[in-house]
Amino acid sequence: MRIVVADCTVSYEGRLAAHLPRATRLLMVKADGCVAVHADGGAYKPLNWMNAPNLLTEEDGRWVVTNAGGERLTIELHAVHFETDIPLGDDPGLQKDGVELELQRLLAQSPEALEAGMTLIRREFPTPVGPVDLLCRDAAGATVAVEVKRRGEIDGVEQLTRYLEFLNRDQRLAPVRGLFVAQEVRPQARLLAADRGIDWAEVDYDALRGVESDALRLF
Amino acid sequence: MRIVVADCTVSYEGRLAAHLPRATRLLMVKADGCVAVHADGGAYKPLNWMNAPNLLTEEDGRWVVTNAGGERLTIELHAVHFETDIPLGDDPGLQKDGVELELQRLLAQSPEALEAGMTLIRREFPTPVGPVDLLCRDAAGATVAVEVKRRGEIDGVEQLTRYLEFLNRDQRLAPVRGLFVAQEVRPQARLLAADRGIDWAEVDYDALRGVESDALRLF
DNA sequence: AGTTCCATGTCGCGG
DNA sequence: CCGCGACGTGGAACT
Repeated sequence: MRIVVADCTVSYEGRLAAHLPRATRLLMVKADGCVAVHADGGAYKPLNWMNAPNLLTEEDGRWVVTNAGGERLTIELHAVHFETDIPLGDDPGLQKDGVELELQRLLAQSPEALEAGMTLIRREFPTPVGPVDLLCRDAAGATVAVEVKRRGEIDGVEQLTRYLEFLNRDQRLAPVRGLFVAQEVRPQARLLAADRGIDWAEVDYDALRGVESDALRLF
Repeated sequence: MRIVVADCTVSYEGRLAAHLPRATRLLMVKADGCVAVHADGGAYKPLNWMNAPNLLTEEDGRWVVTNAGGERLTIELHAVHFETDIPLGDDPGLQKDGVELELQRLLAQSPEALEAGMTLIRREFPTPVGPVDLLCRDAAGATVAVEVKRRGEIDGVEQLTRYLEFLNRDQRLAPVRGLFVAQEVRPQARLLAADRGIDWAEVDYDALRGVESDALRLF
């Protein structure tokens, strides 16, 4: 990775036109060729950038980066304060635990966190319009289709509605209740759920993790 | 801006949990306190980060960055290959041109660029489902709802459809035509628009700017 | 503070 | 390659 700190003016023309007046900035050129121009603030997003694959030409203190899409980033270097080039080598990559999946996993382990007496029938229960996140049975013995989201919005309620429509055609399951679960259920989603006769619940991720570790401690 | 190149392992816990095995990476700490961990590839987005405002504590080669939301980024430094700290000063900021708002502004000034005889009634005309970008009157005296996008895709047509549904309930406005405008209208969006009886048009940003500067020159 | 919508969104998956 | 959806979306504008 090449790192340069320099007084520069920058212009970008492509999907839009943008211009940066002269100032001191950090220029970062990664091994894959992508270029980023950073100021000393403003979160992690650079002021300007050009992703790989691209072509960087360098001449008389002027960098010109172009790509196949006809975009062009021009960096005029007026004074270089610092420069280095260090190879970092390949990165083993990021391990992520997606929140929705993680929530689903935690709720599958602790369905009683949703309602007292709730038990799991199956995770990812298949329907013709896609798998239901969790199919459960409630304390009264009724089937419950649970849709899990990190943020509960209208489209999630729509999704659950479609599942319920199909599940309720199955005589062995019907009647099936709907339960919409998220860390946060948005007002419009609550409204729509109520209108469709679907229950909703907010769950606390950390509390669930606590429940899980408590459960683990028991065994 | 502080720049460190080091062998490190990184973990993040907050909105999700993520872990980075040991490797050589660039650590960037900006003047506003935000921290980013970069690999030597993969566009401008860091592998992990923590935006300002946050609290960075440093001790025995371990950085811990926490914020008010309870998120935590932990960086274990095993070997530091390089380190520097350079003040960059304030940045005058980015000038942008050619985004949706700019297009909307230009079209509001020159609605005849859309159709001969078109005049503007109002920009950001309110409806219960959000504001219509431009409400116009065409040469025949009919009301026209105009949705402006930089790139015209299906969701833009859906948006305009919702507006039209509401506008056409207003007896003072109905019947209202729809006009979907973008620098580029994608094939599927054209198809859907045609299916809904919505007209579409592509506009040239540079030409519009020309129209504007011509208009300015007249006065 | 809460909400909505734009973005040079980026990124990853499936057709 | 294109379309679709999620994102630790981030960011700005407006209520």
